Amino acid sequence: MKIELAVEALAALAQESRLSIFRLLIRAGKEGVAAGVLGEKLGIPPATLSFHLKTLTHAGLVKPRTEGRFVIYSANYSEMDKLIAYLTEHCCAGDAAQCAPVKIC
Amino acid sequence: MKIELAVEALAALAQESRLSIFRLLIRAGKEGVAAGVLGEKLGIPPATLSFHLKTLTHAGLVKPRTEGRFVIYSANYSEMDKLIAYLTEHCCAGDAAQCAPVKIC
DNA sequence: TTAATATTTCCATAATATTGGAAATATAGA
DNA sequence: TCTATATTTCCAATATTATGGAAATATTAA
Repeated sequence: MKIELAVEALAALAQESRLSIFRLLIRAGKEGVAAGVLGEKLGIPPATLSFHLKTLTHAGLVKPRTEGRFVIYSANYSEMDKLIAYLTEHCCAGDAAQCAPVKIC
Repeated sequence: MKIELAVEALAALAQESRLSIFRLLIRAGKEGVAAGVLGEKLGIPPATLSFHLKTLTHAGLVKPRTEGRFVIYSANYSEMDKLIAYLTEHCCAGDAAQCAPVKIC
């Protein structure tokens, strides 16, 4: 992963509405949630929601798919795994005694 | 972890210089690296470096300790583990088949 | 005490991000 | 086709963040 991509993903998550959206989608699983449902659950007006969803999508953290009038968003789990791996790369210079593995889910 | 703290940590990491500093400290291990060495290795001027280190410290991602004239910074591994746990909390609504654990280091 | 080194604070400039109303676009169903 | 519903784009106001030179602070060593 290139640093520019990591910074973009972290910036996408570094905002309360977007972090809430992302965590909701992480919980929701691969079936995803429609944009309107996200807006209603989180109390975000349409224009603002659309802006935030575009930011998350561009960063590769969520993926939209169209179903009729609805746009359904789901979390991109593999992209998040890559981001976490990037953050912890070469952790403790390979001294395993210093750092224990973390179970993701 | 409260969402405000997670947003602060993510915002601290969402900047190229700060992400480079953090990853360098993650690699360096618990002994840490002096501020000046960080600035020299990454080509960041003193005032800018100090600003970024303050941001990372306030977010709880790094910890400074003073040794004579030097201020030595080290990564706060446990805070990063908490952040990762927060991001992936209740991942896939508990359906373990959907998401595999990731080894951190 | 004086000089050298390490880091931080101050400050102004410049760049970037957030917000949401209103209008535009797109699909579904009557 | 006409109407209702879902989402996005446009836009301008507002807020936040990044940058680094110069000065201030702090410690060490001579």
